[in-house]
Amino acid sequence: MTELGSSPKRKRLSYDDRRSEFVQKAIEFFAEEGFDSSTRELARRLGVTQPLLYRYFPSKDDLIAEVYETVYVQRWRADWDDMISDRSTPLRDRLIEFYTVYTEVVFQRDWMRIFLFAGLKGGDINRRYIDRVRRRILEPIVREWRNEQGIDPDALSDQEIELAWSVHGGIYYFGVRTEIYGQKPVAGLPFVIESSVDSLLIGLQRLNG
Amino acid sequence: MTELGSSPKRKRLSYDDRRSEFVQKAIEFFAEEGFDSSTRELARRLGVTQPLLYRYFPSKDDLIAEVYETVYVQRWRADWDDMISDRSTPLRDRLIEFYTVYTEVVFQRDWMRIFLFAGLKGGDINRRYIDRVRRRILEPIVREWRNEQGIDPDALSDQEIELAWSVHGGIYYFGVRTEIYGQKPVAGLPFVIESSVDSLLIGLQRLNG
DNA sequence: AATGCAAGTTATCGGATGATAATTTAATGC
DNA sequence: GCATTAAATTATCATCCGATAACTTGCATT
Repeated sequence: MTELGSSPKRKRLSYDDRRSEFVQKAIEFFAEEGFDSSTRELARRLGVTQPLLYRYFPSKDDLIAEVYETVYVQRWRADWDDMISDRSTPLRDRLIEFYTVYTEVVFQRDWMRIFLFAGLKGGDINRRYIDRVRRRILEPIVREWRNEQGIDPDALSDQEIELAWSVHGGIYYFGVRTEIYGQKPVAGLPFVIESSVDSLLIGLQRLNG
Repeated sequence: MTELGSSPKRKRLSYDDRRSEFVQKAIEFFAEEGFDSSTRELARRLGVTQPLLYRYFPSKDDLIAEVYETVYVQRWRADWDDMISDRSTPLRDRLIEFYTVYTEVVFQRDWMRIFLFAGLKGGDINRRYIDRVRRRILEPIVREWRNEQGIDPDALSDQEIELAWSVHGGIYYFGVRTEIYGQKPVAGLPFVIESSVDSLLIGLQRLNG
């Protein structure tokens, strides 16, 4: 059943179209079945033969590397930085807005599962992503708060960052519970985001009290 | 390094000793290499031949089931319930003490990695564990707080539980970052626990203000 | 010392997997 | 309409995997 039954005529796609189709389906496939799943099964779901994959990717690991690249680099939104640093609105509103759109990207089953699979596989993808979160999200947040308080934005402390990590982790774990473990949320995401943001702002205040 | 070439004399252990040795090593092995790793490699690390495993476990899945059982049932401490509910000490102290000993158990590389592998595999182990955390940890915590406030302990709300989940998740994610992703903590675990507990108590106060 | 039995090994089967080489087939340019 | 070229398939290899059966060996009992 190469062609999914209906059309016996094989489609011949251009190199680029085929390639991006492969990567896209590979994301869904590996997210659901894990990176140890076979290239044969992936090919079957694509409606093509398995050796064809090797005309587009030198090896399975190369395909996996492209999956990482596509998910984690491509889905990171450049305007997140601006949302956090836009001083025309109160910081609390900015943070609520940011985590609302951030979780729209991150709380996707494929994003989260691939992130977990990658973490267990032991490469540096997760380490690099976590570094990026700290530098592009958490440190800017703390800096914005310090600026709003009228204290030196660049004098942020380790404890302030760790506090931001706790709050960020609390929000993230909500996504893990609902998307990965299938737990029905007892209260909605908006409540979690709002109370987490408030918790962060209060915590920062207490640290600098 | 039980045999590994040097000593040609095979050790002959009793059934029970051998069995628990297999389970123990299987925990380390699967935690590090994942459940898709081969029984041959596990046997090699045990210094025995692969078919011997099948004289102790009917199938690989049965061995894996025993790994789950050993890690998640055996390592759950019965006195955790008492620690949370011991009204002879202030709730804040109780919670700090509880999360100190709880994280000593949970923040182990093998515990966390097996938990993540299991979650991605799709069984109900994680769902059951999460249910247990809610019923045996989070709900008791909120009930203790309500009792301390002189309000009906059993009238706890969804928002209170979700708040407790956020704090719990924040602490848990600290363990994931340090144990799984190898991130050096910027501030220590005691700080994270204390500020998280304070954050929870303040959050509950705000919800009932 | 001989015996019984379980602990442990050797040999092997059927199937799956990543990857390669050779072959076929559809689209494009002339 | 025909040749060219690249897309796609068929066939295949070496290896690995879970599992089973048959054989061997160490230890306790007598």
